[in-house]
Amino acid sequence: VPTPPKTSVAAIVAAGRRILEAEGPEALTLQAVASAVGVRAPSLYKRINGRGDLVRRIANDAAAELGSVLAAANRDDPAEALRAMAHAVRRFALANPRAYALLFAPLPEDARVDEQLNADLAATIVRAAGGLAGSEHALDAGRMVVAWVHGFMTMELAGAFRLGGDIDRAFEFGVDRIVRGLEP
Amino acid sequence: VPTPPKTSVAAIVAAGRRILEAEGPEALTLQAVASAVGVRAPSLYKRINGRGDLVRRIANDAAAELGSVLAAANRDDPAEALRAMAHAVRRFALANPRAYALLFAPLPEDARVDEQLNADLAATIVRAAGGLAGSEHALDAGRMVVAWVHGFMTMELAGAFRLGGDIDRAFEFGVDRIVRGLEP
DNA sequence: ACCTGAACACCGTTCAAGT
DNA sequence: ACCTGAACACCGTTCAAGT
Repeated sequence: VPTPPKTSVAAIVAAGRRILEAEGPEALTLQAVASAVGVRAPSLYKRINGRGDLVRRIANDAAAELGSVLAAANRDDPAEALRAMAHAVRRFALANPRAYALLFAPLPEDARVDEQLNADLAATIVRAAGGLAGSEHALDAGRMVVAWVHGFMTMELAGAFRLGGDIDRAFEFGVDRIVRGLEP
Repeated sequence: VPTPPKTSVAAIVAAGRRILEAEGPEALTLQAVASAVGVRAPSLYKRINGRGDLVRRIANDAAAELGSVLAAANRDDPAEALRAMAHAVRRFALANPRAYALLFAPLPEDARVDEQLNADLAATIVRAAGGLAGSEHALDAGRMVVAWVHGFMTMELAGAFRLGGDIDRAFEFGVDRIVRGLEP
């Protein structure tokens, strides 16, 4: 006797992301997710391939969201585009710290962010960076910007800036000097 | 009847770090560590306060090592010092990827790197950065350098640079442009 | 003083049985 | 076709009992 589904992949991923953000990665258990969507843990295996697969899907979900945030921050002027995108990443990371931490995490293969999503995300930045530094340096320049923003956010989210000072201003300083360093 | 110890904190931490580096964080179980030092898992609790405490001690061990590596890379000329330290961090991270990933990880409180170790590590870099950018910008400049190096290494270790190109040259480019951006 | 086996709670995962 | 309880392997952790 066929039965109608009680839940869906989308509901599972949304519940997982909510739990991850609210209670941290240790609390992201299949039992917690199952209970949030109204089934028992074994039933989740009808839609996802275990915990690793769930984590990957959550990371993809966040990457897609960050992708549209970045696209919206794009500008005609390359320096303005880089500034706006840096701030957009920071805002996203502060609003979604646990999901953000998943984006470039050294996760097992089956938990990795989708290749295509990653490439799309990178392309927007590389184009702006190339506009500023010259197209022959587009890739290197894009990597420099992304590495700095990501490193800054990783450290800010981890509470690793422990020598006092104004973090907002440190970020502004960084944006200024990255742009300056990239100019030809 | 008193009995002589079969192991020590140092042996436990060393074994843990070896297992972490060789087999990854999931393989870093108390049973594996216990077996490596020749006791049973419950005996570890005589010397360490559980898994979280072990992870913290491994992170501290790596932080202390990175600290002396950085101190050895110091130079009189600030720009040369920053270049040498950036390369020293990269060499350390490539040689100790899993331990490096622990250094600024958003870990639970009890797994955090020792405050003092972190401060020592930061001070050397902040001094060199101040020498280059001017002492009024020392902290901001130090944070910019550390954020970039750490972000770059996080991404390199995670395999997040997936658009081809020469990673060594991307790192050199970054060092050059960071130094340029910091000059007054 | 240190070490151990046994036990407990809690995971992820599999699977036969139910509807 | 989907869901479930029961079971399994494997964790971290506690503790009474041994030497």
